[in-house]
Amino acid sequence: MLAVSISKSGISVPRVRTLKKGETLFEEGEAAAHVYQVVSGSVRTSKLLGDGRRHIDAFHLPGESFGLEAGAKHRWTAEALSPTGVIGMRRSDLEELTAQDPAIAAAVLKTTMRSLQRAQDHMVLLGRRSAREKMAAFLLDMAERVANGQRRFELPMRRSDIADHLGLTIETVSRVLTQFVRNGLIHVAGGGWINLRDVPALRHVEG
Amino acid sequence: MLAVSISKSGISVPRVRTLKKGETLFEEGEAAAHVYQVVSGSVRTSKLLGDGRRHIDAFHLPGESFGLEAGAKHRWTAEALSPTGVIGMRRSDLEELTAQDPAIAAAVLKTTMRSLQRAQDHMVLLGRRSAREKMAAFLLDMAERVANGQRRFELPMRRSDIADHLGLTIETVSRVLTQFVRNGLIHVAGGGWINLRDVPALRHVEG
DNA sequence: CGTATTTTTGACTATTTTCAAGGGATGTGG
DNA sequence: CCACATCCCTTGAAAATAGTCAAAAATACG
Repeated sequence: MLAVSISKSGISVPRVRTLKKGETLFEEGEAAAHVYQVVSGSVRTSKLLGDGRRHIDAFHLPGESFGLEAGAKHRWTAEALSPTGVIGMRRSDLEELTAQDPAIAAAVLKTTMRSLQRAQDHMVLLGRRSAREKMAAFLLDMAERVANGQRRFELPMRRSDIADHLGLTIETVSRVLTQFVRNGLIHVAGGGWINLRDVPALRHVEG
Repeated sequence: MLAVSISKSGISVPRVRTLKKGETLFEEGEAAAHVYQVVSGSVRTSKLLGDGRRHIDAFHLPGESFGLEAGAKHRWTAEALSPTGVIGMRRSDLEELTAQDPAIAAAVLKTTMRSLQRAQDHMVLLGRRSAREKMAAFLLDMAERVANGQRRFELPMRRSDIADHLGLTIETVSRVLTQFVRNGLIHVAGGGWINLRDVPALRHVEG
């Protein structure tokens, strides 16, 4: 979606930026001057609450975009989970493009509606699901997104990220994973590698 | 936003529809042929989980719109909380309008981005807030939206709706309200009337 | 006015968090 | 390449928060 802009005149070419693991792309409260799309690696968008609690809005994987805001400022902090490449486009350029080309406007709207759908699904998860259900849903979703439905894949985030995304503590995340391993639903190896051994059972747990 | 369409030719005039309390406007899974805006009253959009648990995505108050979907089907059931008037516009008409007029496209995008913002805020609430914090945030938000920040207002929904929106049980909702009353933060009268007696304290509870 | 529905309250239970400690992995400098 | 330090993950026990079940009280409705 962002890549279209290259062909347009008078609009700067989107810049590629590489980020090291843990590097911050932008912070909550900063002027939201750019919109980004992940090329490789992964990004988390998060928010720190007053008392130190953290919430992770979403993990962004290759092909997914983030950073588009209704207001002037970023409402989230964006950090790379692993070595990551993103392309950034000036927000003003995007606005110009959407004003000129209805097809681009439609594409931006569709992307935003998909984010909304994702957020809505996640609300159901956070509001009405148990720890086991949350973890099963998370693992299945990740398999889909990081590995195109392959059962073996590498999680780019650590336990604390998963916890802050699912509204749990790292201890609960760890305990549920251990339980899944014991029940033969998954296999956990070093380096964040996960193997979903029993997808139907995970789907059943997911509810 | 929807009202703009009346001036356009070849596009049907949006229809007004009145709903009785409890009446269903559309159900999850139905073809999403129309988009709606609340004129008066209030609407809830909800989803029933397999095992009977319910999640309420949002409450829609006058001026707010709902029912716009990325896919072909409604992902939520929409029901009137009170006697309600909505205007409905054919989705195909809206799509035609946005294709023709970049200003309308921008308005639709902005509305969708606001919904996304709302959903994101609600995710933080569901994921990282205690029952007391959830209730305080809910009451303050409602005061803002149903009564423009007035401290005395009528809640159009019942306890079970609040519970299913905040990821709590009706008993917990009731208990927290009772506690707020006892601590002098609010006053509860019949007919869903609420009086926020100590807004700063509620803000403090909200966190 | 009587009935049905909704809300409140109480006692008990379950799930998840908190606090605490130990074990593993990862990375860096010598 | 090893030793050390750091960070991360796991596990256990105790505590807290919210949920469940049950019944009474209040409210709404015909």
